[in-house]
Amino acid sequence: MSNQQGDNARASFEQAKALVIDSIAETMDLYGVTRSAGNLYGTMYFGNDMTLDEMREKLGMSKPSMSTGVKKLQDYNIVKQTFRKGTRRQTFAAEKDFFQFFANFFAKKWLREARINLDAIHKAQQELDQLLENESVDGNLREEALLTYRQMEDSKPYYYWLQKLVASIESGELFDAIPVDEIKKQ
Amino acid sequence: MSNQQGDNARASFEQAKALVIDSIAETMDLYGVTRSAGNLYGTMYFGNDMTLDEMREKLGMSKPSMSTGVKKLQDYNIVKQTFRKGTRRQTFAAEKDFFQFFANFFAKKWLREARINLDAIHKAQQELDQLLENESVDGNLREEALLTYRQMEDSKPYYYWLQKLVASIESGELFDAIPVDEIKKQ
DNA sequence: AACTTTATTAAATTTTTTCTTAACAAACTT
DNA sequence: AAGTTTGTTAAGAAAAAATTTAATAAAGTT
Repeated sequence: MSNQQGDNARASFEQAKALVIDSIAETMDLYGVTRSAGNLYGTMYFGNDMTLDEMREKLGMSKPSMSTGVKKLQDYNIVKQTFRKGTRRQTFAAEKDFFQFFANFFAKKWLREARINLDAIHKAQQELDQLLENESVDGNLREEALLTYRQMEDSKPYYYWLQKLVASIESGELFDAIPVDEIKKQ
Repeated sequence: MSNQQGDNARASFEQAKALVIDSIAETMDLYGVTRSAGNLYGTMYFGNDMTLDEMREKLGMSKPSMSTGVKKLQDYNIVKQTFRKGTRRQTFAAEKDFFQFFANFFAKKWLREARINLDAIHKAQQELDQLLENESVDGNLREEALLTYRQMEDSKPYYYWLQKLVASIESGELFDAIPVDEIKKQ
């Protein structure tokens, strides 16, 4: 095989991967992951564990960018540091099982959502409580405050449900209820 | 009740709501919704249907901002246009049922994720097919291409599962499997 | 202990995004 | 039909975020 042909074949291979890497980055963008972090994840998805310099090389970006990018991905729980013996460079590997990706990524976000909002509701309801206990508060405002208090109260089950959902992901229960299958539904 | 006291009470009420509006905006931010769109949603969540001018007034922002903001929220399927008779102004209302919010918001994203990535995989696999059919391609590259082809193939079940998950949300099956309850688990 | 290698932090720059004002278009009123 | 009201698009300004280069720190090697 001539070099020319070999280069074409290699380029074609890289292009095929690039298509999917792009689409991964595009869809991660839907969930608030920046394009460049998504791109990094996609690149790591199709590779083995990588050092920061290998990432820099692949993506043509600076090393600090790779450092912060990989940190973000670690923060999403979808990249882990690995240990490659014989080098003192840090190496990192992407979570390649998308089900695990889903579990790690959304579990973290949903738990955070639940915690933050339940906290805020707790504080807001304390404030509203004070208001409602105060006899001299105008009847109209009382009524509004009561309705708002109830609206907050009624939203709590949603956050508890998010917590249950996360638990069911972690226990595997969700995957029993909605089993993975290979039958194309598209 | 004196005006001073009344004003304090009103301010306290508004502050209680603001706490929760902020936390809603903060958590929507986790999923790639900008703070200002999240803030708008939160504001609408605690109000009735609103016109663009009412939003502008509440948030202290320009009308074009409200127009684009509300459009984004409509795009996420979490705000709908409503009809208030007696005015020719458009009115909009937020989805107040967070379970419906969850269903609308994530279903749309997950379906989009599945479609985009399955499309890209389809195209990439065609490219890899050509490469693998070409007898003159170097053995090493063939091997790599084959592994990558399989990696893509193996990721498909995940996207089909996302589609199933969406279907189970829409059918209510998910909520049978992971029932809503009021027991605090935090 | 001085020198290398590697990763992170800081500062500055560039790019992207958001927001506002101004212009426009469309629909309704008189 | 002219004038209003309302919503959207366009252009410019402001703000925010991402990226790079340079500096620093930390760890390992000779």
